[in-house]
Amino acid sequence: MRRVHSGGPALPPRSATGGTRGRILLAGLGLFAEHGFHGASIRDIAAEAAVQSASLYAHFPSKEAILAELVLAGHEEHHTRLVTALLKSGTDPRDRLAALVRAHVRAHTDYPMLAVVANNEMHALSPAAAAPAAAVRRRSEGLLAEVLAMGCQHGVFDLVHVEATAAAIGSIGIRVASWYPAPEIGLNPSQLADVYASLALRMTGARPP
Amino acid sequence: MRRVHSGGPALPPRSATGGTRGRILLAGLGLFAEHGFHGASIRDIAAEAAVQSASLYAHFPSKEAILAELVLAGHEEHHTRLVTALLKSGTDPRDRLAALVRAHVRAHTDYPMLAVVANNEMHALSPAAAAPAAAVRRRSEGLLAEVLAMGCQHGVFDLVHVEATAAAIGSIGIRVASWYPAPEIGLNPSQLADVYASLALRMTGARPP
DNA sequence: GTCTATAGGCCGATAGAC
DNA sequence: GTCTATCGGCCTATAGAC
Repeated sequence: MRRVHSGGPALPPRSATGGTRGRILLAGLGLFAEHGFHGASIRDIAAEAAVQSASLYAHFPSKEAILAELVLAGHEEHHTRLVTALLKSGTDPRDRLAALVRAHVRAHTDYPMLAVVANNEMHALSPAAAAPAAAVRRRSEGLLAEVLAMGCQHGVFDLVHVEATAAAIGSIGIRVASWYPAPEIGLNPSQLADVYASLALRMTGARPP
Repeated sequence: MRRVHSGGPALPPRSATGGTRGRILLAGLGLFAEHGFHGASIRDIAAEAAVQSASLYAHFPSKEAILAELVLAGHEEHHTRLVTALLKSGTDPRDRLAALVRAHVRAHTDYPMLAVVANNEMHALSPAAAAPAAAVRRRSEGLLAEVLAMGCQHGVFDLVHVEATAAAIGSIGIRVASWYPAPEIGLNPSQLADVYASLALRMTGARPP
């Protein structure tokens, strides 16, 4: 039962550092995504990165530090995409919500392994190691909450329940990393993002523009 | 970063066998939910069940067998609830979808640890050990697909995209196990199930009854 | 920065007494 | 069915040469 249906491990340009350090991060990403933090050993990562296990410690102080960097990178890439999408969108809450959901979905289709590690393996970090990513996550959740609040305030959204709707919209995107691409879905990432943006708008009871 | 926000580990009556074997299952459930399969050791489980680690092997042939039983129990409890909900509902696809989503959500609010283990730790099983649960999962997915197809056929649903909508409806429920109950959500399990049923109906573009 | 070698400990699982 | 004791192996991390 594979956890991610995509090809190989990939890091966004901002985090793809290259060199041995980059190979270690990519190896950790692939192995943590597939087997989980505790299911992948230092020796596994070293073998995948084509170095000896002792050499890892010239680049990271511990196995946990490799995971912490991946988890933070995943949260930051996601958050940056959300912010960029909002900056490019207009003032209509419907447009802003659609832009947010599209960016949310695309982060998960474009870097599914990073998303799986960031979401499913964060629990393996100590509270201190998880704190930076947790802070980014709270800011991302705040972006969605703000758009929903604005839409209610302006009377263009008719929410059944604010927090539950926010949780639902977040959930549909997060799960994308675990199932996309499905065999017969017949949607490329951009099309899936559009479909999910439509579903999110329907969930908000958005008035027709 | 806790993976489940609820209280202690709990098994549904059909799986709560009692005795030492039952204590081992409950201990495994709590520890696998919190730390993952590879993050919980045989000795951890034994200590939690108040036996010596060697005694586990009088009840299960391996650590993997403990996980396999939990994963199957989670899938079966979930599937049984879906089937029961459909049996109790009428023929209107809107009623059937609402019943299905309510049951889906309640399975995740009532046994969040079991749901987290079944969804997030199944990947640690060998294909052979995961097969029974995977078969149950496919049948559950089929129930949702059938209700959506029926709704389209009768013209009461107007789906943006069938498979993507099914994935989205499944996703909102699955994630519930990981965040519910949130601090300020202000919804009991039954109320959350109702809200999510409304959101699912909105996603389908259901005609008003 | 990469290597060989290894420390010190925990892992899953088994043997055999009771 | 539960225990004590232990096997053989893999774990993370470090020491020290180059």
